[in-house]
This record gives sequence, C-alpha cells and structure tokens, in this order.
Amino acid sequence: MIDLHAFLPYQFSQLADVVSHSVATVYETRLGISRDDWRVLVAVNQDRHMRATDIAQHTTLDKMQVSRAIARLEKKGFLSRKADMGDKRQQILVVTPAGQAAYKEVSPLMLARNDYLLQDLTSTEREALQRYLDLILSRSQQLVARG
Amino acid sequence: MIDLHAFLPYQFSQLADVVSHSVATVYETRLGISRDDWRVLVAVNQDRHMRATDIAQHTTLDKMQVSRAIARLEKKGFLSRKADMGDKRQQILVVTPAGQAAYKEVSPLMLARNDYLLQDLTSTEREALQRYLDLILSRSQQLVARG
DNA sequence: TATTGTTATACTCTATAACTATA
DNA sequence: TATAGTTATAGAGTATAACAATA
Repeated sequence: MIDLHAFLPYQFSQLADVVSHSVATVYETRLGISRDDWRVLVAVNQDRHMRATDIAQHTTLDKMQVSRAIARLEKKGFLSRKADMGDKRQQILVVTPAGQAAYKEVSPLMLARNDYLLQDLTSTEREALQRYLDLILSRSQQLVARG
Repeated sequence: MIDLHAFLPYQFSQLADVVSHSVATVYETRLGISRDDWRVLVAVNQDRHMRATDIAQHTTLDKMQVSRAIARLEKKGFLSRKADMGDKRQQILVVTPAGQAAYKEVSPLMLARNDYLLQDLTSTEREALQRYLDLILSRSQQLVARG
C-alpha cells in the first residue's frame, strides 16, 4: 500500500511548490521577473565578467533558458552585454546600476523569508537537514544515472 | 549575498525534480502513464467507490486534472465508471483487474526506490527529517496565506 | 442558484534541435 | 569540426473559466 503523503517524490514536490511560491512572490511582485530571471540576476550580481555558459553551470539552467533570461533582463535594463575581445562568440555580462539596485532591494527580503521558514529548527537541526537532503539527492542522482 | 545552493526554494526544487524523475521512470516506462495518472491510479486502488472530487482532495490535483487523468486511465482500461444512483452528477470510479494488476506490478518497485533513497538514514533520522519538512511546510503555507 | 464533472482556450515551460557566427 | 549563443518549434503542463447536467 502506497501512502502518497509518506512518499518522497510526492512530499518534495509539494514542498518545493509551496516553498518556491512563498518566496518567489517577492521578486515576482517587486521586480516583475520570473524564477529563471531571478537566478540569472543573482549570478551576475555575484560575479563580474560572467558569460552565458558560466551562468548555466552556476544555476542548473540550460543555455537556452539562460539566453532568454538574459534577453528579458537586458530589456528591463538590469544587465548589459559587452563584447569579449578574446573570443567574439562570447559576451561578457555586466549588471547595470538598476540591476544592482533591484538585487539589493529584493535579496534581503528573500533571505528573511528563507530564514523565516527555518525558524523552528535549531542550527544543529538545520545542519542535519542539510546532510539528509544531500544524501537523498546523491542517491536519487545515482538512480537517474542508472535508469 | 545569496548563495543559491543554501537557499531553500532552490534546493527543494532541484531535489524534487531529481527525486521525482528517479522514481517516476518506473510507471512512465512500465505503464506509459503520467504523474497525474499515477496518483489517480493509487487513489482508486486504495479506496473503492471514490468520486472525482474525493480524488482531487486526496491528491492535491484539481478537478480538471483529475477529470483528464480519469479519461486517460479509462482509455487504457485501468478504471471504469459506474453511475451513482444517489446523485446522477457523480460517478463512482472502479479499478479494473488490469488497473489492479498495473498497480501491483509497479507499486513495489516504487516503494523499493523510495526506500533506496532513504537508505543512508536511520529510522530516527527519517523521523527527524519528516518533522523538519513538516515544520518548513507549515511555515511556507503561512507565508503564502499572508502573501 | 449551487455543484459535479467536462470541455475550451490561452499561457507558460520544457526539450530538441536547427541555425549563426566565430574558433 | 567544434563551440557560444540564438531562434524555431512542438509537446507537456497549468490556470481560468465557460459549459451541460443535475441537485
């Protein structure tokens, strides 16, 4: 007998949906951007001189998603592109002041919400949770690799 | 500074994707059905005399998703509908023998994979994990409710 | 007038791959 | 021939609401 509620895929997907939604509201309503856009905005705010490929690796988005997120963020005025004289196929992505301001406005609110979600756990418990999640993740990756 | 990898929405959504995918492979390849279909199949195998509304509550799917999943499962011969003489708007959903066989073939494999994912955790740790996830879920629901 | 379940529609996401320009 | 990034396209999934039958 399968109890859906004791079933990891079911639990995690429900949890991921609610948690994402509860936090994503912040950038959606304040900046009017999507999840992919937000991830790219975080990346370009952390590292100067990122290229699209770097961002893809950094975010687990694929190059197509990154390309489109970049286009949307550029249109919003949150980032701009500079030619890379070394390799003309590549572009260097730079946050604009508006992109920095957006990030600075929103990220503390995001962190606060993230923190709020963890308030019921002590720091030891948080570490334990982290450990459990890592173990489960690596086992599930093994399963996927095997098929 | 936001570290995506230490950020709950990011972590959970990555985890949910990989975990779901690692387990969903079983019913996708063996039965050729989707996640929604699978959830409905579980529901009708557990409870006789379910109606579409019951299933919606039981699975966190909405009535439209349930309606379509029912249609697909019926087409596959996994369930059938009987008129409810009490209320003619409703239908009683019954698993067919083929639907039972499908469930019996696949559910042990699903449980085995679910169990495999948890192998690195003791039963105490599993309970702790469960508790942490519940706490986080209820806080995120609070956030969503507030907006 | 409200409810059960179906159908329609439009919108977003995702996955794949074709394409361009450079290397 | 391979790589960086863009564009096209089709399929799946999602959300909203209109709708028919019954209550």
